[in-house]
Amino acid sequence: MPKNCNFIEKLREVGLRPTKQRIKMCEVLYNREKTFHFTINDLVKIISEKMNEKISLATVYNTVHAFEKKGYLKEISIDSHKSYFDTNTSAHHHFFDEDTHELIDCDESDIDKINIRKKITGKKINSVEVLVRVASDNQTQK
Amino acid sequence: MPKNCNFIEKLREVGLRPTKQRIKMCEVLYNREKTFHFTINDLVKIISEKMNEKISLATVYNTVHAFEKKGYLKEISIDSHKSYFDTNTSAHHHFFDEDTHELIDCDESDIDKINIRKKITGKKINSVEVLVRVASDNQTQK
DNA sequence: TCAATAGTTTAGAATTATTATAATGTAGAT
DNA sequence: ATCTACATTATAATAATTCTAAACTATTGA
Repeated sequence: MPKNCNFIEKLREVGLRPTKQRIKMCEVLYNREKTFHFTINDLVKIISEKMNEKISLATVYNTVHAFEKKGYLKEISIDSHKSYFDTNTSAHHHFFDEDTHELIDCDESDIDKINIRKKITGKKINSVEVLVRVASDNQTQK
Repeated sequence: MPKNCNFIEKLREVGLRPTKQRIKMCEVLYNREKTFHFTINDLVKIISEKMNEKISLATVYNTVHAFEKKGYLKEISIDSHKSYFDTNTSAHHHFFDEDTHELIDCDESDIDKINIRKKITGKKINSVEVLVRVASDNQTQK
């Protein structure tokens, strides 16, 4: 979803009623310079602490899943204990910082095109994603 | 861990006491032709149904994590709702069948070497892993 | 051989993330 | 303004995992 767009119209377009909770969540998620990576817990904290809004936990879950279904959010699997979501819904790769638990998008140019030689009969490839895990290299330095 | 190896010695080597629960779990996990991908739930079912053994759920969790810590199992993140483990602990890529929820190892030769151009200052790359999601392509066929 | 002890197993309680429920509220159409 | 279908909410339920503390057992060394 583009930054500063008319969220009310955008929501209506895909058949989601523009409630005040959904509009507020759009602002939190999409009025940003960079793409945003978050867990539900992060989001709930931002809404309640930074925005000083009260949106029920169930609504946050419902809305995140509704946005995901409509293609406005993408789920990223990194850690089996938490669900990460990404406002960048295009096919792209990630760096995951194991120290800070932060996700970083890769640009198209950061990783060469992946060539998959293996074919599985009767199956088509839905996505190819690379996860690069990084951590501080202090240990190896003097 | 090699197939049909002396699990008792192997466990002692890394400082894990060879209890009957751990030896039984070694047999289930490592006495196989191919590498084994499983969730804790899968494993508990195999132990109780196929092996007709009773190992406490807490012990299965403890032991899987002990084996992981000692480098005999590797956790794979695919689905944020479940933890998958892999008896192949080397760096390698996976196919994930979204219909059957089955994981398939990629051979070295299945995917070209991945070239990462991006550098993150102060961080070293710990791993680079590719996940190829596949699903039935019935939809696109006549 | 046998007791001491440190590590292990266990059932069940606790915790955490997520989803379901059912009552109340609200957007959009008439 | 009223109706109706969809949304929101607090709370209960569920599922995966971890914690707890008591009972058990492999190892050590007398």
